[in-house]
Amino acid sequence: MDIQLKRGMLDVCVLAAIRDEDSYGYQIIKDLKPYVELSESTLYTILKRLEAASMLTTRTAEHDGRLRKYYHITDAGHRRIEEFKKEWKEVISIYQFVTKGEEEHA
Amino acid sequence: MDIQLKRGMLDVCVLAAIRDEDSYGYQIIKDLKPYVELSESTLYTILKRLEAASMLTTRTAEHDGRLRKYYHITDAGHRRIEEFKKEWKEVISIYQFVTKGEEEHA
DNA sequence: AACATATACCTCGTGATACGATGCATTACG
DNA sequence: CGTAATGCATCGTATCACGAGGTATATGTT
Repeated sequence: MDIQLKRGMLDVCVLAAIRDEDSYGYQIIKDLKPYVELSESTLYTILKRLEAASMLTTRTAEHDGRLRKYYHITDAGHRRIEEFKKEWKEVISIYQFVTKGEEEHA
Repeated sequence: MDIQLKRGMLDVCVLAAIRDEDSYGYQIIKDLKPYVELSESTLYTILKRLEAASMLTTRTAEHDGRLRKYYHITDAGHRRIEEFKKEWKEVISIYQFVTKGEEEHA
């Protein structure tokens, strides 16, 4: 998938991945894989960005001797998802503009 | 609208704007305004990029004493639009992942 | 015991790119 | 005669996805 097209959706995808229950880096990547593939470097960049924006909080816990950093969505994070849904209407209108009348060339 | 969300759609929007008939910078901005607002600097960057990618060709013509640079879509440009439509299915699947089950928090 | 693979975290540098700021020239309007 | 609208273009900046690289532990596998 085109990198550019993913932009603007990735942040929200990560928030959606921790929406129902707290999760950690490795798990988030696995959960998102069926929808979007993203590398670890990309994910950790996004997580840090979202934390700086107060859309999630972090907590470190031990699991099988290894440390895991769990991410928890905040109210602001939920609001971000809602905002995304509102903006989606504009996205759809753009999509319709692009696709209308293109059948003749297909 | 979120800048990031526009990315990946802008190129295709510009191609769609010249799909039915050749157009020029100023006109393209006006035609796209109802769907996406983009500045002149952004548009000319995109047009140059699309020309470099052979998705459009240019032609300069005089109109009322002023020079206009007309842009004409190529076959590769049409194919780009078709590609975009295919990728859209993935976008929809991402959208559904993000929105499913969010009702409880709305 | 030695080695690979999976789990789990993180940083740095690079390239792509949207956009504001800025500049230039002509026409139209008040 | 000034101001907006038309029409083109460049440069610098900030944002951001990602590959490359680094660290460490647990679990197979030979």
